[in-house]
Amino acid sequence: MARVTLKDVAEAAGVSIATVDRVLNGRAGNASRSAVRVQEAINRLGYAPSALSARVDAARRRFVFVLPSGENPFMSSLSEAVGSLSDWMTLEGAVYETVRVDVFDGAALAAALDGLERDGLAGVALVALDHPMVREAVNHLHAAGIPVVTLVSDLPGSRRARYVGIDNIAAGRTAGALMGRFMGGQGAEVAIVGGSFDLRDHVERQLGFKRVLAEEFGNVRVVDVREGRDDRETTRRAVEALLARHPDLAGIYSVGAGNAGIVEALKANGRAGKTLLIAHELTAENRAALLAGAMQAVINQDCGHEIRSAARVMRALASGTPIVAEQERIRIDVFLRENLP
Amino acid sequence: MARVTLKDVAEAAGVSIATVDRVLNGRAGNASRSAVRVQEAINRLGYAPSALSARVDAARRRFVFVLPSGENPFMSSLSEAVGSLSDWMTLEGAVYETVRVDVFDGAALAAALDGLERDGLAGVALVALDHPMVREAVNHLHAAGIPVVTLVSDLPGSRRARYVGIDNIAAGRTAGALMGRFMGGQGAEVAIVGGSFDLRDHVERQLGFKRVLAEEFGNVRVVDVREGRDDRETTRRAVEALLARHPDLAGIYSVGAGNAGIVEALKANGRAGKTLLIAHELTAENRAALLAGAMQAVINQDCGHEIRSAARVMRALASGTPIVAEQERIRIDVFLRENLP
DNA sequence: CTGTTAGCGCGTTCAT
DNA sequence: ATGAACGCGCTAACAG
Repeated sequence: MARVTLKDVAEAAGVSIATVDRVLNGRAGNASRSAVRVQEAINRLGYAPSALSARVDAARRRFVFVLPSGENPFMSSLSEAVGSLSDWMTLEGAVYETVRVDVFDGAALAAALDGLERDGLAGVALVALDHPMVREAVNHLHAAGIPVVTLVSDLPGSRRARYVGIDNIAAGRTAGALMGRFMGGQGAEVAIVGGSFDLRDHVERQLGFKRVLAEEFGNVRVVDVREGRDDRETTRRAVEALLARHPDLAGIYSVGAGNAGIVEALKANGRAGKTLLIAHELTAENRAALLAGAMQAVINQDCGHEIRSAARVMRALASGTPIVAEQERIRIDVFLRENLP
Repeated sequence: MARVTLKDVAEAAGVSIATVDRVLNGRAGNASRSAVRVQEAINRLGYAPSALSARVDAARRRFVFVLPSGENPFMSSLSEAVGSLSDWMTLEGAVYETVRVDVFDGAALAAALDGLERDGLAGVALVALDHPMVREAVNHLHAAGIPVVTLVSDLPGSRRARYVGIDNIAAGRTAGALMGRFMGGQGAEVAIVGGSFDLRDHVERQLGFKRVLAEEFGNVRVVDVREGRDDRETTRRAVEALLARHPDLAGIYSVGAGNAGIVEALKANGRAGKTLLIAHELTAENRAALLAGAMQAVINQDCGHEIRSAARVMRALASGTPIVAEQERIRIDVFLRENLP
């Protein structure tokens, strides 16, 4: 029952602990003769190294998350999730920090990245804005040997080591498939409301949505596309205008934030629950809309998973450990009123 | 940068390490005077105990998963997930074992529970069969001070410490809501195919499904309910019979396993993709059916999450650590062809 | 090439 | 009530 320790193996192999250690970790200077006997002893006793004890004095490494400031509830959730990393933290001997920067300001974001305290810095994760200065700042970090991970929104063409987030085209396709099915084979007119089509993820979602409708639900047509700047009031007005043109619109796919505005407009026009609404992210406002019957489905990416995945990936990159790609894929969750967590 | 250690706190407080340790863990025999100074030092330095170092010599504890044998792919996945616990294993100083027992045999399951090697046994998780002997065996373990966790299927009325799995009524409601929406407001006739309605989870799912239809989709009616014994061939015949009576059935909700049989029957009758099919568990066969367009949605419970959750819960129960209920809730996943992971 | 020694941070005696 | 000392399993540095 008692653990098999290095010492046990050493005794069994008739060598010293240090020798076993060298064989185990493939360090320099092992005689092939004793290496064999050690291996044999390891197999026989079923020795499993305790990663735990190995790190009693692990160096404390810093990992930084750079997230958008502002009141976007989704981003706030991300920030909270970083805070919840604490249990791990103690186990890993690592510390995770959050820095928040203005969302749409590429220069500010770049400056924040450049200005990060370098002491002990072992990795950076950021919600990337697609901007040349940001790209350069990321490349600087990379050049300094600090791995960078993009979160939620990718930055292709940069030296970022990895992207942690959902496949936004697939997310759009999922929304499209739901919308199509919800029409039950009948012809219908739907609209898309996005935050800003300068944002990479919004564009991709819209693309996936349209594509799946074209492929599989030919009689469901996208008749209008509007921008709401991810803002409640702007979005509300956009939807008011939309409903004025298409009074009995069958569905709306909301790509970005500001969904409270959509719900308001639907209610004001007596269309809540009639015009089907599918949106992204399980925020408090979307949850309320689902429960009230004003929204029928939410496509979600789990903040907690994303942050934990980013942490794992950064740790792996920092220590040269391999990454299990399969495990780090972020799921596209679908929530109806009935399976709200 | 360097970690704040017990020693640092001790120096700062002008006491010895042992004293700090006593204050920290609330052991007997602390002078209230120095206790205050220690607390003050802890706060000032921001000391966080390293759970890691505390366990360098942690006793190896055994946790056993008792899973159904047989070829049920879902159960096999569970079993595999236990195997993947190894990364943790090393970190926790715990070892996780799997025992597989015949599914529908209460006596055998009870015997397996009674016969578990007790040495170092710190917790048991089992997929419970609702049977008096099983209930008694669970109570025996409980009486012996070994916490028991039910997995996937609960055993109410027993001394099991906790249930780890999805809310099956909610899962059924989710399936029902999807089915209802997929009809697009048109009237429709659907059927339910279950494994066996002696199984608690199957009953609950069916209940949730019917209830949500009655509440929200009054014109979608359940016209038939069949049992397929979770077996492919039996299920196929059941569906053949079903289609004979209702040639243009609009939808089938499959509560249990054996879905390949349903797909076969649908294809044979030219109803694949026409009769909507919603089933449970993202097995290889269901994934294939989704991709082929013969199935439209899968309600899933994530094996990996369930096993890891059970492991966390058992560990917490064994060590008296509190359980974060929120974190241990198992989600009800919805998968369409578009968001397959 | 190999063994010995000295820690790592914490829990646990055992004296004081 | 308190502190010094040892041990946990492992790594790192130094001798041989």
